[in-house]
Amino acid sequence: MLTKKAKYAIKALLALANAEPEEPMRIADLARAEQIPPKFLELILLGLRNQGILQSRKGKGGGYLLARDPADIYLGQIVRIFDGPLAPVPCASQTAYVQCADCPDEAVCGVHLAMKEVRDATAKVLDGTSLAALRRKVQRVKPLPR
Amino acid sequence: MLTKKAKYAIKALLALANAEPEEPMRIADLARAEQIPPKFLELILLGLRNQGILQSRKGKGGGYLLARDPADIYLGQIVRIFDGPLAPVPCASQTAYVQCADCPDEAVCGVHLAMKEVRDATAKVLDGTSLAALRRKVQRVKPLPR
DNA sequence: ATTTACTCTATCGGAAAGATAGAGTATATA
DNA sequence: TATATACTCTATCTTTCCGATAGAGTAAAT
Repeated sequence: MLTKKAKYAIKALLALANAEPEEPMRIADLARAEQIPPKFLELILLGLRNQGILQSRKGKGGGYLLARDPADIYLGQIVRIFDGPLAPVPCASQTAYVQCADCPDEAVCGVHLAMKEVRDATAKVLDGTSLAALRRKVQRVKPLPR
Repeated sequence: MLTKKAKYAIKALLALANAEPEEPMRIADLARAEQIPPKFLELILLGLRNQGILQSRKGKGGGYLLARDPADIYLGQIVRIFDGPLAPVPCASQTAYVQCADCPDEAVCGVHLAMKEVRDATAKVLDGTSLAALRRKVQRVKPLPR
């Protein structure tokens, strides 16, 4: 299950990717636009900032903005920040591998074999989808009104 | 994350698929063989029985055995029994779809679009892998000693 | 009758999720 | 420089779920 944190993070980032670059958005505005509890969003944006995905400006005219190009921000990174590794079991994780305490040989473990495939399939999607790519997909369905 | 229940279930079913068909295995033996807390395994096997995946026999000589051919038992079904839908978000689930309260139009929701891809990729693996197929994969790595 | 082994419900501790509160700090600008 | 603005950070709270255990009950074999 994707946590609300990760879900909200993606929605917020997508909104920022759609907004004017260089124009900071305030937490309150973003929260209203995306239907996210403001204080909760605050926490999420802070996390993204501390991971170098967002920049922030304090004081009047301040707010949050993307720290880099939307084409260089991948969903895999976002999800990992809030929900941890993509793999269903630690022994199948590429980025946070942990051996199973009980497993004598994972080459022969059915769970390991199957879950490695799941993690690879998931990673292929999430590490292959940038914010820019996702935005394009949305816009393909709903062209901007004019 | 795969819960321990689902993980233990897969391990237990794999053990049963490797055992003599028609020969029931006792909870205690299965628990010892697969390193699973016996009372916890009891709960899991009961669940599998109530879902029609296992058969049970009471009394002396009793135990659990597969209710159908390992080629007709898919990992997707097992995981869903214990962990619920495969989709990371309810609105992306095929088997347990629930609309998001806040989402006015999921065709235009980036989270929905991306997570549908994840769910499809996951389902392709898990609903495409039977117990029999998984057993073959394991045996391909570790041929039976003789 | 007795042993064996599954059946079922209740319960418990701990961890994590989702969310809120409030004091603190930096910045712009009047 | 005073003040309003808006992010920063830590603490806390409630609820839910996970992992596990306990124990009384039931069915089958011998």
